[in-house]
Amino acid sequence: MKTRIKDLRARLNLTQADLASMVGVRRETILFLEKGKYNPSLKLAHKVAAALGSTIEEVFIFEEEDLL
Amino acid sequence: MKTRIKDLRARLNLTQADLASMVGVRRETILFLEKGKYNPSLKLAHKVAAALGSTIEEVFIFEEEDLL
DNA sequence: ACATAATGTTAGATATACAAAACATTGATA
DNA sequence: TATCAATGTTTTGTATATCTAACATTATGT
Repeated sequence: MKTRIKDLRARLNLTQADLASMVGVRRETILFLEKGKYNPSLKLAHKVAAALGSTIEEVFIFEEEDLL
Repeated sequence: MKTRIKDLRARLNLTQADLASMVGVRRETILFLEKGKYNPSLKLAHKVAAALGSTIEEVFIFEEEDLL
């Protein structure tokens, strides 16, 4: 699962820690999401997208394998 | 978290078991999702939406509290 | 009314998202 | 180059999504 979190975050001049506190998670959680290291819960995905002024479908990039 | 799974599923004449096998989860998982009993992973949400010919934002209904 | 399909419920096991904390590395800036 | 902010890594612990399986209830059709 790839994401556009890093790009969108940079565009808004937010650090990982900034975004983490906006969303109510630890900084490492944002880091792991950015690196595609795990598959977030739907609510967390929604909160991240909202904090970035965007939608889930815009922030998270689904690949073919995500359907298997 | 509310969803439109039940409606969309009925519109496509799919049983819970049908949808579950399309998505690769147990029937109970679909049941619990329909009833809002848990917060799915993003990939599962995506698979369910795709199986229903829809998008995550159309299938899952986010409420204010989902941002807290 | 009976059979069967569909839906709903419950309980225990497993995998993993996420927390927490500590430390390492990179990058910017004075 | 020394300092500090930002990012990255690792480990351990906890909460919960999901699985498995068995059974209960509610439709639906004959």
